[in-house]
Amino acid sequence: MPVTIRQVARAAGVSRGTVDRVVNNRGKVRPEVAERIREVINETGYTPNKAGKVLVTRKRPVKIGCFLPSLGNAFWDEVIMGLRAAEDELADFGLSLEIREIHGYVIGEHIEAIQSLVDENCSSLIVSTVDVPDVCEYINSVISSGIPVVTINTDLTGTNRLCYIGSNYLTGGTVAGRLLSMLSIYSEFPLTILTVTGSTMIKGHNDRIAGFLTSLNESGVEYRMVSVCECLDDEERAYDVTLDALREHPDTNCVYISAAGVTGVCRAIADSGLRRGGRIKVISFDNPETTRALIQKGEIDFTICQEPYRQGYQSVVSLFNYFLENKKRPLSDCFTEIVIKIKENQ
Amino acid sequence: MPVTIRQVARAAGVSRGTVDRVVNNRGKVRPEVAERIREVINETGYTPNKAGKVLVTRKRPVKIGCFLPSLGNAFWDEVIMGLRAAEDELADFGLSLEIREIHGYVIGEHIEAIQSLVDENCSSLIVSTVDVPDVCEYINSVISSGIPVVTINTDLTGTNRLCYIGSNYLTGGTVAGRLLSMLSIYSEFPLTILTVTGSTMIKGHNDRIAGFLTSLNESGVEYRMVSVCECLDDEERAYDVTLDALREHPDTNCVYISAAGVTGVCRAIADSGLRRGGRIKVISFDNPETTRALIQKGEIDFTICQEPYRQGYQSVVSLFNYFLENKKRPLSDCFTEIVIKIKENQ
DNA sequence: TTGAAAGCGCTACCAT
DNA sequence: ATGGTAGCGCTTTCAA
Repeated sequence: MPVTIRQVARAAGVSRGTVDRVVNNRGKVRPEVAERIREVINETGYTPNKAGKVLVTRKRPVKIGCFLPSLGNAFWDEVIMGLRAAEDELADFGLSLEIREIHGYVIGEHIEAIQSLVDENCSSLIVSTVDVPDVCEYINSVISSGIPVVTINTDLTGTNRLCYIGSNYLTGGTVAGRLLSMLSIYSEFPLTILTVTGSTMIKGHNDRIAGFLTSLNESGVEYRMVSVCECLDDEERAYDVTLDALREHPDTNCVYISAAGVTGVCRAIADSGLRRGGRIKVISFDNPETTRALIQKGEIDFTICQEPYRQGYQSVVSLFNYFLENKKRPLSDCFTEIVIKIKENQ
Repeated sequence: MPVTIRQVARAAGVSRGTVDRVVNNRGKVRPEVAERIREVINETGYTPNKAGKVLVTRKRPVKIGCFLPSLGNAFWDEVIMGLRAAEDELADFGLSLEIREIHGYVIGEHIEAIQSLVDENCSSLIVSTVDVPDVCEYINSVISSGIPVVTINTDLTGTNRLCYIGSNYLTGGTVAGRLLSMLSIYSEFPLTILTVTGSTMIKGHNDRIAGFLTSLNESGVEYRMVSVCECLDDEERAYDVTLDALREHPDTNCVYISAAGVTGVCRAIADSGLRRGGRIKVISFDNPETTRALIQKGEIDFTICQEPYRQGYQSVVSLFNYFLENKKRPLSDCFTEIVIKIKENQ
């Protein structure tokens, strides 16, 4: 039977209120009294019961704000499902979730949206935004003001965020490269690869390419990277750059898509008329409905995923527990698994 | 602001106690009064608050019993980590977990161990046991006595279990077959496959083989299955049967391990001296430490996993919520993902 | 600086 | 059959 605040109070010869002040560092306790209470707490191993806590703070529920650049990007659907599932599970324990979604990567808009969550008295934040100095500086100021922040899907380097929950992009690229080399081990021609990336400004995209190359080099498979084009995560642009590149390099037998624009790329491959019949291997990342359909049709060989549902679910649960445990246990980074999806395991 | 039992009572012109009786079907309420209360509940959308519930039932915490045939099988380590993580998270909300582990598959021992959990007043059970009539009948009698049961990892067909949380073995086999065929698409020799299974009595093992074959057939790759041997999940026996089979079929170029005994099989392959240098492909299931090491050494090409951690975590969380929500929302089966692991994404 | 008491939502118990 | 009340563990407020 776990020890309660009442037992601690009795043992220390004080009232529950005083113990509460010590436990939550509310001050106004004579040092020697505080010391005695702390001793009792250590001896008994007292930890405040979460259910009791939840009940009393019912009028000001723990409101977690969540910012995502998710509009117009189907990848985030599963993340949001995870967020909502956690909210659903914890609503009765005093959690409420405020999700702010925007389109694109205009820094000012990101900061503005995040600030609006702060203004609505969110007691903590879950954010996925661009890793640039302006944003990081802003985030650090938010953290300094007492609002803990968890980064999700994309980390913010050099901030004091509580933890990062998301994928290791470098490893994702490595897995893609290794699997490709396994698939090509008996192949007679050298791999001739076209890479379509989102932006060379985005670390995650670059990491995926770097890991991919490392892995190909290590495995000793013969390959040639004919071009790396940017599509800025735009389907139309993805179509155009892919088609141009394929016309310029008609010997291409593998297309590596390190970011969004997957549908555009696949359409371009089809329209190029090059080596149909499964000779052009296509590798992508993540698994929104559009990608899923392309895998089912055999237009993509495999896609590398990152547990988006768990990214959402986990971030909420972790942050909520962090609060309820008086911010005592620090949160550790959580790297979601690199999940290989083919037709059969979607 | 969610509606409380007090508000419902006031609106219906009765006391909280009466509302409680209606909500929890404790009887002793005049039908017309019950009807009026039910109306108010529907209008207001009242649901009992979980935190309040937890607090009052603190003296008789929800004790979940868990039975696993896990002794001596490293696969279960991660499942147990998941179970413990959930317990840790929910302990303050009144959850306690009683785990009973045994070695092997002697039916009487399974039933006895499960019964001991019932005897210790577990209010619900999580079990993984053998799917045979005797056990199913026993489980159904437990369920009839009011103790809900969740099956984990292995389902019990024809029981009234609340839900199954685990893998679809058939799909697992399908993924294995499909991936092998992708890997072998440029191969010059036909696949000559030796299958080492656990037991032809165990449905999961058979399903993995059936799915594997379906997949190979569909993909049109040329193959021959030279033999299917049983190792009864025993390393020594696995070594012996594999070595014998390889000697009898020295043209074998692929070994498919559908259950445990992985280490023994790999040792036999090495000792056979056949075609070393990566020519014998090895496919396994699950990813305990031993398998992990073999993948790192390149002795296994890939292994097909089933989210063991989540099997543990999810089963506890689901069952706990089921209780706290007055058993209202029925639980739906949860098929964990088929996760392909290669050297890079372990 | 400290204590006493009220109250969060719920259930259990006792009285009617 | 129904109502009233106490109490679960905690925080908050008011009084001392």
